[in-house]
Amino acid sequence: MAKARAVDRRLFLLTEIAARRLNRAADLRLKSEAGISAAQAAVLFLLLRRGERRMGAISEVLSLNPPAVTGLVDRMVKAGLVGKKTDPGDRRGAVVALTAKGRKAGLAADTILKDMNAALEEKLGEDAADSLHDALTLIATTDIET
Amino acid sequence: MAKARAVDRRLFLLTEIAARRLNRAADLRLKSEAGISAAQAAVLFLLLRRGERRMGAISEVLSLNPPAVTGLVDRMVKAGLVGKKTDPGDRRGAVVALTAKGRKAGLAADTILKDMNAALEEKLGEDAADSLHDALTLIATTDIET
DNA sequence: GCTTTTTCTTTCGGGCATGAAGGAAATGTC
DNA sequence: GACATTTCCTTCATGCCCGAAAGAAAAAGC
Repeated sequence: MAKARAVDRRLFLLTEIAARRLNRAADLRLKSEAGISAAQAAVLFLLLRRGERRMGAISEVLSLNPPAVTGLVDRMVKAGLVGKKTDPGDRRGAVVALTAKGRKAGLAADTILKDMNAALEEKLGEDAADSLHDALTLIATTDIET
Repeated sequence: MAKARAVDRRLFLLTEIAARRLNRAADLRLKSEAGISAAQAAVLFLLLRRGERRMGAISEVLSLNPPAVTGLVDRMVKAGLVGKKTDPGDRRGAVVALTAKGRKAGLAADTILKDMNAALEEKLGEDAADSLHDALTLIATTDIET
């Protein structure tokens, strides 16, 4: 049975705070051990898993607005993690692809985050981690409010 | 029984994406209907619930670094939502208190977020919302990693 | 062919957050 | 009382994200 609890607005605030803490911890380790930020790691994972992608695709998967992707990718290009070229098939589009350095950093980041994720899941417990995953997936993939 | 699932690092990324979407939706409604941002609403709620507070206390409760609180509160002072004065008992400290305008905006924001929270909980289901709340609370109140 | 509309990305201005470092007031120690 | 330490906040430089609007190329309509 569900636990008794007043209806309040804590879920919005709590998610914010939890994400901030998780991001801070991940960012710190990723920066010192892989030389990249957490935001950059997310892009690298996407490219590692699915190959080169257009700006719009990155925007959609990571739920980032287009200007955020422009800035993020620009910094990554400057850092030598990815390359960016106009799509020859549709010259409006820009295609982002991993460099050798980006691939290496992405793989290192993957190991780090797997480690942190395992620690987090252990702290939460398997059932709680699963339902957390499900709830967040739902929030991340459906419209919040009309 | 827990669902079969490979160990991956999705929890960190997912929390980030979900928080971004929630914050974006909340921010949009709060700005148009209450004239404040989501970050400002969090400060107002804290002050509404517990009365005037020092910068450090805001930093701790919201899991924000001190410089973030300085900037956030400064913008709120400029917007007339809060007042800031040095603590007479300890002149190192600065005490933040609601103005009439801040109280009004905070109450309006409370209604809005309660509404959005109810919609979110309905979408998740009561049990999932409860366990989400518990998991996030754990993350928000304990150390992530050594 | 030429104009209008749509699609994709960038520019712009600003809010929000971080780590590192600095300054002012309280406290501890002698 | 004087000095070192600690506590609390701010300043600085940077990164990340947002909404609004502009720019460029493709697609659609005529």
